[in-house]
Amino acid sequence: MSRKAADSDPICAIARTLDVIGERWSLLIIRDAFYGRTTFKEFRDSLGISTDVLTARLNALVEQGILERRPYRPGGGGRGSRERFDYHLTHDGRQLRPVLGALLQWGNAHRPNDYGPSSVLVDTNTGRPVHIAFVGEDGNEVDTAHVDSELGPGYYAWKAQTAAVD
Amino acid sequence: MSRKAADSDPICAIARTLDVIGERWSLLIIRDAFYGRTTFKEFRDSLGISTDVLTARLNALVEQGILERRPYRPGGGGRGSRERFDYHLTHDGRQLRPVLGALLQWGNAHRPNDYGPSSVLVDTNTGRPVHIAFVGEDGNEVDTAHVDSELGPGYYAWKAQTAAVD
DNA sequence: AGAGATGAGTTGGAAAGACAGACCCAAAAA
DNA sequence: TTTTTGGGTCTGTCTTTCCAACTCATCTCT
Repeated sequence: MSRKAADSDPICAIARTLDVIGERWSLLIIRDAFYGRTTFKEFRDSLGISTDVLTARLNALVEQGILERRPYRPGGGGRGSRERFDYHLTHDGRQLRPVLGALLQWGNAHRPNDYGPSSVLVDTNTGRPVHIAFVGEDGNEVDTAHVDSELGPGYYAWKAQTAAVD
Repeated sequence: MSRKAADSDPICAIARTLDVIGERWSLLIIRDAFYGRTTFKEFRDSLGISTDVLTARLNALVEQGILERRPYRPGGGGRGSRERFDYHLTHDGRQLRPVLGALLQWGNAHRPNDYGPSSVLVDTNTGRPVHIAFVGEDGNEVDTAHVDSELGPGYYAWKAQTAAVD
C-alpha cells in the first residue's frame, strides 16, 4: 500500500496491517508459505505470478518482517556452490494465520466452489477441525452478529494530542 | 483482483475471497461501513480516496453482493427531490467481520501505534471485549501455533476431475 | 430571487503497478 | 559438452491509481 493512509490513519490498526499485507499478491504468497512453500520457484509455479512482481513482493515482505530470507545450498551443498535463498515465515508472519483462516472461512461459506472445501484447518494435537470465531473473556464463543466496535483508549489519547495542536 | 487466479485457483477459498475484497481500498471501505458510514461523502472524507476510485470500488462491492445501494432523500425527502443513494452492508458483507477482526488484532499486536488500540471489539450483550481465535469442535479456544491446514474433500474431488481430463 | 454550498459523481492526464516474455548467469545434471 | 534449473533482471505494454478540474441538480443563506 504505502499510500497516505499510513499517516492519515496511524490510528487504525486495520490500515496499518494492510500497509504490510495489502498488496495484490502478498496474502497469496503468505498462504503458500503456510502450505510449506519456500523457494522462488515454488511460489512462481504455484501462483503463476510474473517474476519481477514476485521479486518485489518477496523483498517487501522480508523488509516488513513477515518473511525471513535464508541461504541454503541446493542438492546438499558442495563446497563452492552458489548461494541460494528461500523464504520462511517469521514469528510475526505466523501470527497472520487467523487472517488467512478468516478469509478461508468466508470463501468456503459465501463463495463455495463445485467441489467443497479444498483445505481445512485442524488442531494438530487432536486432528479435529477448528474454525475462526470471536471469543469472550470467559473463553466462550460469541456470535459475530453480537460483536461491535467501540472507540478504544488510543483514540481518545490521539484526539487529545491532535486537539492540542489546533 | 480479477486476474487469472479466479480460474487457476477455483480451488482456493482464500483466492476467491480476495477476488471479492482484495482490491486496494475495499477492506477500508468495508471497515468504514462497519463503523456506520453509508454515504459517498462519508467514505471519501474518512478515507481521502479519490472520487473516481471510490465510485469504482463501491460499484464493484455492490456487484459482488457485499454492499447494497439504497435510495434515500436528503433533507427529509420533499416531493420532487433528486434521488440519492447510500451503501449498506449486506448479510454477506456483515459476515466479513472476522476478517476485519483478525486484521485489527494483528495490527494492534504487531504494529502498535503510540497511543494504544483506537478501537476495540465488544460483545453487545455484555459490553465486554472479545478477540478473534481458533475454536475447536468442543467450543474451546485452540492456540494458533497448534493449527495447521490439511487438504480437504474438495481438493481430491477436483483432482480426480482434472486428472480425468488429461 | 440570486449566490454560494453540497452531494455524487464524470472526465482527462500523469504516475505507479502488474503482466508477458526475452534474456542472463552460475551450478548441477545428462 | 550441452542442457536444465534456480533465481532472478530488463523491456514494453496495459491497467489501476492518483490528482485536479468540471458538472449538474438540489439546498441554504441572504
